Amino acid sequence: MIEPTERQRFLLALVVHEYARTAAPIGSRYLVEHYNLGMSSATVRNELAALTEMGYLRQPHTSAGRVPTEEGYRYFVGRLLQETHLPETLRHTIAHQFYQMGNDVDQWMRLAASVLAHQSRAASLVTAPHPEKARLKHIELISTRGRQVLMVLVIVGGEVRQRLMTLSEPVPQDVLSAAADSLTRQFQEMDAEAIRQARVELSALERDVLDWVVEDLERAESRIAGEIYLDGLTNVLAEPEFASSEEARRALRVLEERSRLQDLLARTVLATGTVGGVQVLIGGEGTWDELRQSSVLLAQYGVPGLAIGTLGVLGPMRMAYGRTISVMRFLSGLLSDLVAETLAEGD
Amino acid sequence: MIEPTERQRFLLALVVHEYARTAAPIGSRYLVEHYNLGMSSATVRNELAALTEMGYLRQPHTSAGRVPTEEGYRYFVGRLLQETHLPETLRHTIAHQFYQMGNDVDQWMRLAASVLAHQSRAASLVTAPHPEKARLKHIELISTRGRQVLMVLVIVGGEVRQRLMTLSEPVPQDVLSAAADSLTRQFQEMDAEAIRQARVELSALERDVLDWVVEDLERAESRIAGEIYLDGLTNVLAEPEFASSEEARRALRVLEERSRLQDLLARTVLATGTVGGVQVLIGGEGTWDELRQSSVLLAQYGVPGLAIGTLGVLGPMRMAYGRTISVMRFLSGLLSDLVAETLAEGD
DNA sequence: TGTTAGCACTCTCGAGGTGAGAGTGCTAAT
DNA sequence: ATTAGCACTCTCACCTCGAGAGTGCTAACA
Repeated sequence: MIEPTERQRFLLALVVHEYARTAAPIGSRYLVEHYNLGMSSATVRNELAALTEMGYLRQPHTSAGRVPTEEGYRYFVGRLLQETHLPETLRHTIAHQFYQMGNDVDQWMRLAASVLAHQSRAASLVTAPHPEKARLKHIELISTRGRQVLMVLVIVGGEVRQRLMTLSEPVPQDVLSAAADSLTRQFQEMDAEAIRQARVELSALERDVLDWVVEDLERAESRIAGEIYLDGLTNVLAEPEFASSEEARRALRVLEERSRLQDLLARTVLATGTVGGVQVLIGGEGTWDELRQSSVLLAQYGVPGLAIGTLGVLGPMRMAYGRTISVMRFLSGLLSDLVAETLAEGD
Repeated sequence: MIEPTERQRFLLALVVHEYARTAAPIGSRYLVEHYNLGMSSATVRNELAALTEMGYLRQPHTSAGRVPTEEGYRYFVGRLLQETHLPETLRHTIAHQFYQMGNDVDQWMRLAASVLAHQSRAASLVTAPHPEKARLKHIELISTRGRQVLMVLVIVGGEVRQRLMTLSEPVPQDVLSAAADSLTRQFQEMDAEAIRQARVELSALERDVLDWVVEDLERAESRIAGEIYLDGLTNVLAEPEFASSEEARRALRVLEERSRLQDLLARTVLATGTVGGVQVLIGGEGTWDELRQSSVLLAQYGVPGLAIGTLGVLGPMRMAYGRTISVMRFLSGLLSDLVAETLAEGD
């Protein structure tokens, strides 16, 4: 792909920016009238024609203004984008809200999704911090009624899993507690595999419980993300490109259907275009047909090796990349700090 | 409001049914041609005119067919609706899926939302079973790092709440366990109020923990519902009345915004129109402007006094009420059984 | 008295036509 | 290399208009 000249890059950025604002094709005259370009519309026309030739812009029809192509956006995001600086007051307000919230992960996630949706004016997604390797922290067994036992499993990193199991016969609470204690002591800090290999003398009850524990740990590991929080879905419905509702439907289905979401999240690691830790998928990148009109930004947060989560934004392809990326980086940092402080204090 | 004749009722039901199917105004000729009515279109015309006069039908414009009014729907739902019988095989399949899922409440909720969305072809909502009165079942304290302690609180009924707290100084795990045990023994089966009144000799640590426990129990009680599961949001985008996307936006916002949702759920008890335990809110009932074009069905499930949850469906006003209500009643029964079996076995 | 055939009337909806306006590419002059 | 000027193209909003659907009314009929 041919490299545009300095002036062409400038104009490309201008078109991207204006198109994001107005959602209408941008013409040469419009640019000259709204910016002090120091050149005439004819010159701009020539440059726009060149950019169109190169594949960065296109015309919806012969006599319309220009609109960025996917390639145009990629070039813009990869080379031209300059980070928007978030006002200090905004950073402050947001951080304050998080710290005011105490130590409730659930609330953090909800807040993060909300902030992200508002600031980007698009649909947002946040996954709860999730351990890469699930190591046992604590087992608790609580007799509920009859043969039913509630098993509470705490994983290193703070995730709590619960499960109701039915034993073959009733077991008194003190026996359950003793079993839980014993298992906790023996297998603390171990992951599923280690537990499975470390064969130790166990009672029938303990063996049963341990099977459940291993299964649960494995399940925790196999999940690609923790709980998923969505917000701002209706934001994308407000965008003109999704007015047809059919396009909106396709795009939002990606967020609603678990399997497709997993698919998308899996992509977080295999970067296509990365800007300061934020991955930018433009127009579905040829893989996701439902996202032909949309862009998805993904970023990770957390402490590698301990627990990581994902931030995501889904919006129209003409979204405000600069601002959104800034917000995502800021939030990612903030959440990483929170995770670090909460889970690793005293390490 | 004037009472329609038998024949008028029949025709009203027909119009409601056909309009739900086709989403297009229903004319007299159409009815005569598609049903063996034993009367001519002129007669039907007269009757439709009468129903229009009474306020049960309306014409979008002078020369269009008839469409049910809100009043028409209310009359239909309240007096004319006959329950659709769900095929035995379908009931079986659904029940089977639930029982196959083991004892995982999270999965049940997800499945319930999914089934409800699919069967009603609308947006569905399910809240997790939630105790009316939060009574303590079990406390567990787990030292994580340094002064951080994870408190796991089990509420009678099976709900588990977790919370991270920071102590003023590090406390070894065995002391924490002892405190948790002691507190569990002393306050088991008591609710927040009882605990607050039952002043007992406590250590400083125990007192701190107990404060958190009380607060958490109160928080659990004050919430009007457990965790909320949504599904099928994109279903409503497919309906022609929401093609404009603006209407869709308004309606879906009700589900997205927590406060409005609470508002709506609070209505579950104060029935407006009830059909076999399913409440039907048509066109926002004058209270929710965003739902002017929509209907919302709500039903409760669970074991009163132990734990209850809510099922909900949001769809276009012309939704298939018969089928949706049947599905909701079936699901409500199923979930109630599951809750009863799971939480109250041996009672 | 209730039902029905017939008919004039009204209204929507889509097809087809038209003109203003926007934006272009090209050419020739600077 | 830049720019003014201009012919050209295409969309879009706005018409008109006729087909079609559905109505309400009237008069005949059982």
